[in-house]
Amino acid sequence: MSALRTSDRPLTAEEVAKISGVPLSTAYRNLAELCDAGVAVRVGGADRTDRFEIAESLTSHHHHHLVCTECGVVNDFDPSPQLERLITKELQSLLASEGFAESHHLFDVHGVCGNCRTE
Amino acid sequence: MSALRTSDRPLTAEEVAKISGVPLSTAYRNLAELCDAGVAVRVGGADRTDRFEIAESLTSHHHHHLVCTECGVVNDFDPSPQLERLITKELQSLLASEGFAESHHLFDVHGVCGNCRTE
DNA sequence: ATCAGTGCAAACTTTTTGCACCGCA
DNA sequence: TGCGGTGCAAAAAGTTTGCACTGAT
Repeated sequence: MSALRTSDRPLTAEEVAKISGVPLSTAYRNLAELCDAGVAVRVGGADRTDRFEIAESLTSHHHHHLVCTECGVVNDFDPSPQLERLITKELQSLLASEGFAESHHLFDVHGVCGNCRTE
Repeated sequence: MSALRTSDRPLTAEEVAKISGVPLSTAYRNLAELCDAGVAVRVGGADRTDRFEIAESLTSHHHHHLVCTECGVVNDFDPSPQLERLITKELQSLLASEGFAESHHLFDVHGVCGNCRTE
């Protein structure tokens, strides 16, 4: 948890392992438990690597993701309240028409981050 | 491509292989080339399994995804024009403030599909 | 005869698991 | 002494790649 708290973006298990100084397996094991407990969430990115961050319910900070398709890094960004309201409204009609029970939504913007663009 | 066309949702490489009657490796190889060529896209889901669908530029049908966290199936849904307009607007300010070059956005709703709920 | 594309099997990457071990109540 | 949590190494799962082969030009 302290590793996740050091970052303002989702971290890979490898990053967490390195920061915490534990082997990868322990990092995965603990992250899996944190996810089960609902205090962390697994976020998918552009590559095949899972990333983890502290659950929004703990940070009380709803946000979405900027996913770089070059380097795979995932950054957070804040949606406007207006957008969020509309999304919520839209989802309600979806639930009704599709019989789908939403647990959460991910609004991920894929593209190339400033870093990779200048390289 | 014909396999992808038979479906109204993204398919796994395994599904494509089965439908096309080719081995998995050939399916992956051809899907990778289709993605490179920009006629198909790889969409990530809840599990660690890649799914593929025909690119929106070919279907001229912009849509988003309902991802079932139980069975992993990804279904398509259409956003309202109003939501899409607001998203577009929101992204413009993002590009400016973050130096991020958007290639596309994914609005994925995670939850449990009607099928899994009734099981 | 050449060459693109195929099938098979092996390699690779990411994530998970089995098992022995260590420290602490 | 019993137990949770750790580290290591091996197993799974998904994806990619090397290589020999086939079929069409």
